[in-house]
Amino acid sequence: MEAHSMSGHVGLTGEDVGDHDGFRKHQNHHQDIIDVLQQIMAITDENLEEAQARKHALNYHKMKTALFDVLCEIKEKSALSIQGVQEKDSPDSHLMRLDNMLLAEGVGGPERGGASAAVVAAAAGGSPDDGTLEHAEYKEKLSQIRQIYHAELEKYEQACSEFTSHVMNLLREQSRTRPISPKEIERTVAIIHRKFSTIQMQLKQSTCEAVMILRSRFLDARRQRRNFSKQAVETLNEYFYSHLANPYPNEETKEELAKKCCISVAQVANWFGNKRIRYKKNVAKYQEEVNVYAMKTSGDVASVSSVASSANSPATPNSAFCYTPDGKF
DNA sequence: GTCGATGATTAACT
DNA sequence: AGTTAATCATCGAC
Repeated sequence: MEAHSMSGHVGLTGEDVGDHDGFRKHQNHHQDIIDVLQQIMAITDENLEEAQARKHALNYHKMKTALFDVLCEIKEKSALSIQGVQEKDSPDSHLMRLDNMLLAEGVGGPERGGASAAVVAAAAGGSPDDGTLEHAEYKEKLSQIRQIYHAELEKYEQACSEFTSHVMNLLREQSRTRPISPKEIERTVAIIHRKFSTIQMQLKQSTCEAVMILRSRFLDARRQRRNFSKQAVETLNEYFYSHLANPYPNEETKEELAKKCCISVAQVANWFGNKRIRYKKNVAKYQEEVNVYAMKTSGDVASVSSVASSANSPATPNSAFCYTPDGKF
């Protein structure tokens, strides 16, 4: 602050470089330099009060406001129009994508991540209650990431606002002695915010990556794979082998089987897809299964009554046990 | 640690 | 849209 008032003082006096002829010019320059040097030396002799007083006097000089306005106007007109520096669109949209993702993962928002994590888990797999152990671990790790993220974000925001207000105060202070329009302050603030937002973006990016890694480790459907319960497999196999001639359950049947097996319709479709192809690939290997389920559905009704009765519900008409182990679909 | 079984994913096809 | 076929990744028994 003091340094600035000093330079201002020197600049004012050093400005009266008249346009004389060439011979005198050299001498004048020389004289100027000596003057400036003397003034600089004089400054060290000045005490702070004197300097402040002079600054005060300058600030409240009756011509000051008028001159200042003119200076501002000149600057506004001559300044290289910085407003052409429109920030690029891509980082903004990129930031928005990251924000959306963090929000979706339950990291970005103010709420706890539990609910959305459950949604993610349900969408990925469908196994409703198993894997709670890993799920808990996942949630814990996610909340860890969340904590770190929010702590960092807060730190950045605080640093940003601190720095911004500092710069603004500085500029406001300086605007009393040099022409700085509020617009310029605004622009500077915008620049600061942009700089900080790139840091923020890096934070968000790395958080996203961490979440992705975590997700792939805990919630990826393939990793989370659990074998269906014995009963579920029984039900599915029963339908399959009792409809071996055409093992293609329609949507309704799939829904029913899904409900019975406590799995999703998609999982039923997966199961039938896998079963069909694997059966077809090696009929001999499944011959035993064919026999077992043929026995079950035709003979031993009592032992599998609950399963069989549900499999033979009205929506799945299996009046004919037309299993034809010829491998043709 | 290996290996077959198994559920999920994917591209290509109809 | 729904399937097939190949493939991936994990499970579970040994």
